[in-house]
Amino acid sequence: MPMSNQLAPATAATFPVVHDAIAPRSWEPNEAASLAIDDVGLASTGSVLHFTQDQQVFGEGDQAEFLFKVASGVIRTCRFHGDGRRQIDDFHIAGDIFGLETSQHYQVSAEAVCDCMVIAYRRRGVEKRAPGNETLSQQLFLVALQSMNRAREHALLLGRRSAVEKVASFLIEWGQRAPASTTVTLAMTRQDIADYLGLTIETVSRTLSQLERDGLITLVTARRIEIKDVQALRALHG
Amino acid sequence: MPMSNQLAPATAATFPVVHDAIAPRSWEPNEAASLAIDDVGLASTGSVLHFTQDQQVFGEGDQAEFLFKVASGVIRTCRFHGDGRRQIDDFHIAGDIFGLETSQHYQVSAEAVCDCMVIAYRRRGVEKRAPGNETLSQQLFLVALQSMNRAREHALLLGRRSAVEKVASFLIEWGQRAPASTTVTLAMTRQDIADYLGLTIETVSRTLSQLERDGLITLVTARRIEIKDVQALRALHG
DNA sequence: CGATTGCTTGATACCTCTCAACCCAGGTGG
DNA sequence: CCACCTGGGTTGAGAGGTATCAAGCAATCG
Repeated sequence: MPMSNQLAPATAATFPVVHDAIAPRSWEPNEAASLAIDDVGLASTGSVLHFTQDQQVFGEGDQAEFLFKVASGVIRTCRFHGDGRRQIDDFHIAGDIFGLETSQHYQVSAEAVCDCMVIAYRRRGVEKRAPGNETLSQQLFLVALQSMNRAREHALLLGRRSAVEKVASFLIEWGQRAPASTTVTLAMTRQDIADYLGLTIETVSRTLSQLERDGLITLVTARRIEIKDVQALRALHG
Repeated sequence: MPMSNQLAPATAATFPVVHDAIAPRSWEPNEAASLAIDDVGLASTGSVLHFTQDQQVFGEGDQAEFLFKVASGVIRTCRFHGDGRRQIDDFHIAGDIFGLETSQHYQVSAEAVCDCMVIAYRRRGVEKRAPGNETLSQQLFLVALQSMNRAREHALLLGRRSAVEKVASFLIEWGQRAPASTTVTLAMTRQDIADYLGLTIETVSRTLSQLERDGLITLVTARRIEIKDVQALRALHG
């Protein structure tokens, strides 16, 4: 567990506080801030950690000692199947909380999609302070509800039949998260996208090419996609 | 909205209270009770409603005025797409809470899979009483987390590639919910199952037949399935 | 009984997976 | 500077699985 390496020298509450200054709600370092959930309840006790690309934050089955918030970068939560296949549960960007669990153990693994800063909060500490702290309780409740919503939307997305619908939905969704212009910049590889959508890497690639041929998007580079026809894309998503 | 019809004459807090006596945690009327979440915080203010098969409890987009708990029967939450396709988000059995939302509007519709009794709680009332009521707050928090878990598991299930895996997973999961013997009794139609798994009705039927030919299950009737080889089924479930 | 509804089964088309080759950009080292 | 290597991405051909269309069966109900 790479995490313990980093937490050992840096115990909770020793790191500088991270209030709203922490990060823009985007994985790109230069976006404007708009935190969905403010930091009043949590931020005063977190320790800041750094993870490099593909480094694991925690593994499925580990003791769920911490709660995390993304400060910058993108974290993916996922699960691995016996045959080596991977299923990505969600992508988390700055401001998102992950690692919230009912059980004592994490039900998914968490890994850095790119270089990341995350803030770790001791779960015990949070749980101890939650009763009586209305702000914190409400905040956690909201986080849980939002996680529920996201998981639900993901399930409904995966239920869609065709690859085009899935890929279009993904572009729309990811485009909304980083509220840039019409140009979407992907933080993740095709493999990540495929594992998120329940497709293969080749199908994702082919579908993107197809969307480009149809004039809905332009593949500026592999990771930069310009959306030419939002309407049509939304129609597919619809 | 059929609900308002029923709530109009029966305003909140007029109905008899429903404590733990309400229902066994199973959609079958004769199962043993084992509520995952106790009722202390909620039950004192709910009104009991009845819904017949396929009747709508609420629709996507409706004002989310109420919070519901299943007393008996099975409720499905789902969403409809433009082309008429339906995607089922979840099945809710006795003891389950549904209709919890971040937004002011329901994000999915809710319908009765079979004849159902549900308890409706005014959302405003709950929200008013939650601060300061530790039991109720924690309860709601737990419900949100459990909903998140279920949605996540559903997403991971839908990410699985093959129809066999999906159907096997569904059988295992549903079998666990009604903790009967090795015989699983389905409350829902093949269409419901198909819309939950992102498959067609024919594929579900064929897959079940295949599982029977392979000796993993026996189709006693269309709705009663005996599990002959749990191990093998779990292996498919992955 | 005929009609309806839910379910099963069959034949075929289509879409996605699989396997494979190839391309391209970036990094390394001679 | 260029050859080489590597990892990520694209593209092609064929196989396989699921959707689609269609027919038939069983149970239920007026």
